[in-house]
Amino acid sequence: MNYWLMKSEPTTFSIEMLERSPNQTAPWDGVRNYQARNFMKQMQINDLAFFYHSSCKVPGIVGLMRVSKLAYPDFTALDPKNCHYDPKSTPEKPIWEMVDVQFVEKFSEITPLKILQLEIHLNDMPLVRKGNRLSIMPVSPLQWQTMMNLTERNK
DNA sequence: GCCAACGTTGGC
DNA sequence: GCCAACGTTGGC
Repeated sequence: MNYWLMKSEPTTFSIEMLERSPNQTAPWDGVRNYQARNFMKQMQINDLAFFYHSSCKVPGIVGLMRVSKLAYPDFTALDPKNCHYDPKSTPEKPIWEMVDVQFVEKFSEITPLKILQLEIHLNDMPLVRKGNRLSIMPVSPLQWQTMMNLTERNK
């Protein structure tokens, strides 16, 4: 099993919205970055991922989700009316993919980026590097445990 | 709202 | 294939 971290702007899609979704499951659509897409293609069913809120007052980790469907074409890229529409992507040759994720847990408190930045074991994560824009990234078992310990401390 | 960082685009 | 211009991300 693999671990991941996935960013979303909470005004666009928050962990609360995921929790309220039918079957607490939703597609992770709208990714338009090749590196992030390639990570989604590597995901396996039941892989766990941190849900990260970005571009908000306190950015940080807010909960857990699991991968419930393997990568498949992102329909928002094929819909001209969608804001993520990409004319280069066609039903025959879709460029962009997404996975489905299912809500697992919302932490009692956010674990802020500021706290994550202090952890030496997380120094190598793109997440804590200045100017980082990668929205989906792998998390090593050590990094996962380090971050989980921080969320435990919040309880 | 600002701006640094970085990915993408397109002219050459 | 280079690289300048542009657009977007995302912390602050």
